[in-house]
Amino acid sequence: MPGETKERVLAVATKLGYQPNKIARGLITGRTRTIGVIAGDISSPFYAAVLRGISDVVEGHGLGMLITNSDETLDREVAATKLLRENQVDGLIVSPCDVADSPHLREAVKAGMPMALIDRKVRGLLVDTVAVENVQSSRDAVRRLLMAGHRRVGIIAELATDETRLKDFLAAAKNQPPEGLQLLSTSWQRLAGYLEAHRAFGLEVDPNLILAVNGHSALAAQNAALVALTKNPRPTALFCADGLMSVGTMATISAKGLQVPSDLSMICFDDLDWMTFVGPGIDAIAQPRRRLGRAAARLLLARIGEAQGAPRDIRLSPRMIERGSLRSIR
Amino acid sequence: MPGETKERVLAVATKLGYQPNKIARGLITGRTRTIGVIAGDISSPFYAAVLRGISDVVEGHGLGMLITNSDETLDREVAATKLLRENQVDGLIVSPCDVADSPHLREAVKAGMPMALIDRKVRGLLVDTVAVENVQSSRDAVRRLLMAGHRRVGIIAELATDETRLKDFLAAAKNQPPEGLQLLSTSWQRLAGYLEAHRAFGLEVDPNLILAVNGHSALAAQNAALVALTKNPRPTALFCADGLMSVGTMATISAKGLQVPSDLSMICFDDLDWMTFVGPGIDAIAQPRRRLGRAAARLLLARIGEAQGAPRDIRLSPRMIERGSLRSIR
DNA sequence: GTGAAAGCGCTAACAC
DNA sequence: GTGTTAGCGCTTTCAC
Repeated sequence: MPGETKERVLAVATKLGYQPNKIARGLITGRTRTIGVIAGDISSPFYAAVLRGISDVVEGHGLGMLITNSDETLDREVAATKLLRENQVDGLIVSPCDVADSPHLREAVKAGMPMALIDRKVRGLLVDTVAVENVQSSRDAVRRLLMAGHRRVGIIAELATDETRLKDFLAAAKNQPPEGLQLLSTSWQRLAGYLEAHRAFGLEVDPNLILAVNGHSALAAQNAALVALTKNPRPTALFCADGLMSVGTMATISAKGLQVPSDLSMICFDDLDWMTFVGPGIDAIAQPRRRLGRAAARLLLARIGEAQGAPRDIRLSPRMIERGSLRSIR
Repeated sequence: MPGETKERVLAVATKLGYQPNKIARGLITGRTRTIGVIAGDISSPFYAAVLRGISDVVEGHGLGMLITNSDETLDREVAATKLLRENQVDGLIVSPCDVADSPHLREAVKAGMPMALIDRKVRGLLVDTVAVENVQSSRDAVRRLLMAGHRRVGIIAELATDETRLKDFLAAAKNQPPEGLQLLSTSWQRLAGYLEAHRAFGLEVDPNLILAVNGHSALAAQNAALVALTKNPRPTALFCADGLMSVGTMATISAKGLQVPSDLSMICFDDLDWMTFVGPGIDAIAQPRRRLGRAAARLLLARIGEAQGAPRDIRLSPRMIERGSLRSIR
């Protein structure tokens, strides 16, 4: 009567609504199928989007995600590291609050904890690090506008510093991507993406359509947008290099009685992680922050060795009934 | 030689960077000191803020937080419930995707899982539920403006439906809070808060300053704000009933060449969970979403019985050395 | 295939 | 106090 026992066990299991205990499994396998994340502040648009990216791939693999906030303070980051290690997470994604040498992280790595860093490197920590792909994401965004047929695309970007620098930059970028992009501030990187998209289409860039806002405020952006929209011929689309630029630009668009997307298209590289798009023929969004999170998670899982895949079902035994362990919640 | 053994154990423990294994502890105590959260989408401003509130109190108690996204779909909510139960979380905070009878949640509760619901009740589930305190939060916000000395405070709110309803509502709210507020849509609840604040100060409300936008769009709000700002005398402060209203209002303010807070004060009940404040003498923010998360977490922890407090330190024994179990990561 | 036994790192209960 | 023991629910190994 071999099959009979099996059925009896199965019957009891389903009747009791049995759910396997991953905690117990983790004790013996040494893997919890849970990763830990130390974010600065979940409620900030940046981290919210990054976390979503992480959770996309983590949940996709059937793993869990333990999240903590550091509020960008070292104390809380140390406490979070401790909490997560005690919880035996299989890996750690950290958005470090400081680039200085961090003993708590170094020690975790030394102890064999797989780790990926977000947005910042930490001195002396040789682990995978991901940061926003400003150039590529901007290039993708502007490419969408060009593919939709736009030929006069304005860019509203901070681009602090003097006129000459902009001229030099445009000259340097005329035929190939300028060097040392990683060292530039974000708005310059995003301008580089804008230029690259045009180059890929074999299009000349009209310098008049490159609006250096010179100041990181919505009001300054508003003025820049006003200048852009009075050019002749008027740009048919705008690319805003960040969320604040976009707010100011929208104000101008409204004030002029224009409507997006009927009168002009607009794409914004924004902190909410929507390439707030807009315009006919433009159907996708880039989500650079979310992609950043996904990249970090993928790197981490690769290092953890997710190749092993999902664990197999647990093997039920008659003794589990005798010992009354077929229950999920105690 | 009793003390000697203890020291030897302690020495080995610190040398190896020993960290207790909460997973093993959880196996025997039956409590993991981790709660599970099922959010709709972490990256939305609403959930991001709510989650931060939850994490505030959860981390404050030294617990962990396992987060999942349901994307407001039943399938994913069911899967998330399963994942979290398998991980033996001590409690569940769910933002249910559907008010319809949900067997997976009902079953979890039946199995003894402590649960708190966010923003929506589920039919047949008798568990604590928290929702945004629209009336109270708006009242607080407007009170701040009144306390700062403002006597002409405009409100920009959707308030869909006809003129008569607004008149009736104002009449009904003249001397006491109108009844059945819970059944009203959010913008009406926020108007009620606005009125309550005025009542508490013994101030008459000028109906001219109540702008019913009639349409949930930034453009409609922009027009309403234009009307508000041309009233004579001009309002010295504005209360925007939601984030979109605020975007439209800001556009008008910019277009008129006004500046916040030098020319007028403004508070916005916004989705980013900042009562975006603004103006001299106004120094605090209300954070209704974050407070919602905190409330949910506190209710849940009370139900879990966090009164028991943090567990004591683990007791180290010589056998742990013999068996080589004094290590944190394997 | 099916059953039994050992043991993951800890706690609780009981010895001394 | 300090030391030992059993056992939480599972996986692994080995026996049948």
